[in-house]
Amino acid sequence: MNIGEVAERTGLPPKTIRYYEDIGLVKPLRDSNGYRAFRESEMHKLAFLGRARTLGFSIEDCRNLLALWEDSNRASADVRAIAKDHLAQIEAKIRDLQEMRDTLSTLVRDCAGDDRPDCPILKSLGTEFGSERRS
Amino acid sequence: MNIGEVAERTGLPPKTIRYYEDIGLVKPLRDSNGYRAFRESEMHKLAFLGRARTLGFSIEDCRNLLALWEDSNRASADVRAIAKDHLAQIEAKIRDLQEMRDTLSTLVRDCAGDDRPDCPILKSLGTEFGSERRS
DNA sequence: CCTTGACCCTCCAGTGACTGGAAGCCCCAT
DNA sequence: ATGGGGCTTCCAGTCACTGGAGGGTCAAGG
Repeated sequence: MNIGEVAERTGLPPKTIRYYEDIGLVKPLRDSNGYRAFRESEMHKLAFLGRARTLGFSIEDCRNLLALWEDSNRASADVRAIAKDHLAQIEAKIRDLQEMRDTLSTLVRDCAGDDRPDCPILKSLGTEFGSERRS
Repeated sequence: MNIGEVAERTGLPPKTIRYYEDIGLVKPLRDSNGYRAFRESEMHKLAFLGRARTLGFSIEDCRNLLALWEDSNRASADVRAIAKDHLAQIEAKIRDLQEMRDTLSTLVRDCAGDDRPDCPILKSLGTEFGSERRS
């Protein structure tokens, strides 16, 4: 299977697949003409990686998850630990963004948005934020 | 004012302040010894930038907001447009993360997390996701 | 006067995960 | 043989810093 077909079947761009080879996530064989020759198993690995990435796992997490996936003697606790950790990070990020959203949406709501210069958004950015700052 | 004091008063690391000078966001004077000499106004600009960044505005957004802040003839509509745009991006990001969180938390909930290899998380990553995929 | 330590300077490289582009083979159909 | 698409490698750029090397400057204490 050439890279183009793998790209189509996994939904990953060829560039990304080459990059994943560069960093050692997959090791496709080569045809005599130098083209990468992917086996089915490699295709499945790449699809696995694509799905793990859409769940926001880092490449290093993906590497570890892939190793566990391939290890029939794994303990599900190891997988779960990675996922739980990542989940906590996602939740933290969501909270951060929600804070930004709340502040911003208030400011946007209060801004007239006309041709006058008076603007609560700039006013707020130009002075201390009203409440406490997180350390 | 030396960079250290500015750093302390704005909460921005010295490295970041130097970087902001590099990319032309501030233009401090120099003492005869080569040290940056910040005026109050520069300090305020940097504080403004720090606050805009904590709201997640990109550097380019910050550059534009700063220009509007300095322009007493601005139209608040211009500020509002930038903020609204950014708000929409934040909201999109939140939705993405919430989707990840929902999928992940289900998987984590369903995974025993013991020493056996059976694991719904890996099972899910190894096969198509259950429902539709967004284009 | 000398040393010590805290500051400050510049420049270079690395982060994460790609992405774009140039320059150049390879293969197949016309 | 020519044209177009697919494949290859390598280099550079993205974003917003951050770390570190290697060195100058300043104020205080001995």
